[in-house]
Amino acid sequence: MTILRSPRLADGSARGIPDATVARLPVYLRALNTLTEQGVASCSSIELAENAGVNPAKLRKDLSYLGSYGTRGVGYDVEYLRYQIAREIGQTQDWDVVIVGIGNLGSALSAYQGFSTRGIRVAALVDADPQRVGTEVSGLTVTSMDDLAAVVAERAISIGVIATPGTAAQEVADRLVAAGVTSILNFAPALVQVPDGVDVRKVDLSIELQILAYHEQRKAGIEPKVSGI
Amino acid sequence: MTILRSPRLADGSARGIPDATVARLPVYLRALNTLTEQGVASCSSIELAENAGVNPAKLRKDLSYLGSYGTRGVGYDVEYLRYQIAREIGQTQDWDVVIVGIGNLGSALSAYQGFSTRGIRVAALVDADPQRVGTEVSGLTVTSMDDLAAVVAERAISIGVIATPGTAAQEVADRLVAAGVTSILNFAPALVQVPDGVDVRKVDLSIELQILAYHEQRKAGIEPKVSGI
DNA sequence: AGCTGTGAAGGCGTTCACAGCG
DNA sequence: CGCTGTGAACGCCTTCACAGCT
Repeated sequence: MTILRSPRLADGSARGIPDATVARLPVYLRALNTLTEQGVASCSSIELAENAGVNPAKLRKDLSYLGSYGTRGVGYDVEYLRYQIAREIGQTQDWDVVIVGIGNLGSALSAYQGFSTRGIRVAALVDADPQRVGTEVSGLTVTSMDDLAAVVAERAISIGVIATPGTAAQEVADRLVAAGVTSILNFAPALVQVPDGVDVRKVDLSIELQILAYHEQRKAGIEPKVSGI
Repeated sequence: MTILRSPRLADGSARGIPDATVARLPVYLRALNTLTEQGVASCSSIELAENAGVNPAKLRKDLSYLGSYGTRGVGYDVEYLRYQIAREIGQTQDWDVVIVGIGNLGSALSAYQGFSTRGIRVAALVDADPQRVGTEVSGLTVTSMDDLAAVVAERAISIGVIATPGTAAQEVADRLVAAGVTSILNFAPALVQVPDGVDVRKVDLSIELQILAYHEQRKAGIEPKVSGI
């Protein structure tokens, strides 16, 4: 969302990867890790695509935005490709994130096992409720909202996660941005407005289920044939 | 994902709404609820689009797939439009869902406040761990994996949520499908294979943060100007 | 011979701009 | 006159099909 365009610059360097491709690179990374665990050292685009759940042509096109890391007639070296993708998406370093709103969801996120192996480190937990401040969650002490800016500055955090109720989301987003955060993952069921230069991604748990419910309704409604005539 | 194509049939009935539109209908519903709370009875596509965070033209095109529920020169009746969208996405009834995997994330989901007002009812909690079976979480007693089929049948559940570790995801998906579930929301960091006719949506917490990290890296790399001469 | 990397084609989704109606 | 509803243009993404290496 936002961000420049231009897949492939004149000088040939692969800057400006399409959004759709960026969203799949972590999937490929996971598939490569799976192959490594299985002791596979080399694979074709077909094998890798199967593991990632995508079309092989799409996989090759995606990888072509990064460069030519395969060998024609052979395939891809699993470890080499894994490193190249990891480098491209910035996973050679760990990214510190701050979670704001340590209710059920915030607590679950702070304990989520999947982050550490994906270059994400939950570095700070923040909550507005004085009752929660000072308590320990997943080995971290919950900090007050008043100390948000200090925490963000101290640990040079650039990514914030909003796990508050919807009503607090905009206020939290404003304070995150004021503190210097430039990327936000928003779990709150509310739209947040941010200045240019700040990225927001939204995960809405209800909406995902509502979309499934729509398809369920359609499946159920095929025999009745209500429409027509 | 999957599902037929064909926005607008020959007989004029608005069957076959594009996926992209379906994904936004719940957003519009939420925006309409917000307007109702503010005492707004009627609104233009511009106002509603602002509340939903989309382009007004896109909003009107989306709504046009449902029918003509606005008044030219005036706008939309908030309550009327709300009802029409709710009916279209099947939110006039409540949908029972079963959550499998009652760890931190599953527990958080079972307690999530946002579901009930969006036509989603968490009807059953299932876990494979004998230690967890029988315990009470968010007012529900955790059921054994062995009783999954019985629970699904008894409550006529068609939507399942996977909140297990990645290693268990495929096994859980298989058993959900065998039990009669035809829509799955998968939070596990793993690809699950399902037969035709079953819908799967995937929410990957790590991947969302990895995408943000990629953009952060790019922002950070703008001054250094590594590429180009 | 085999598989990658990629131009070209096709399909969706978004946005524009205005006809049509209240 | 104003705002909806929508054909048409545009652009992004996907998929095909094959040229190009190994």
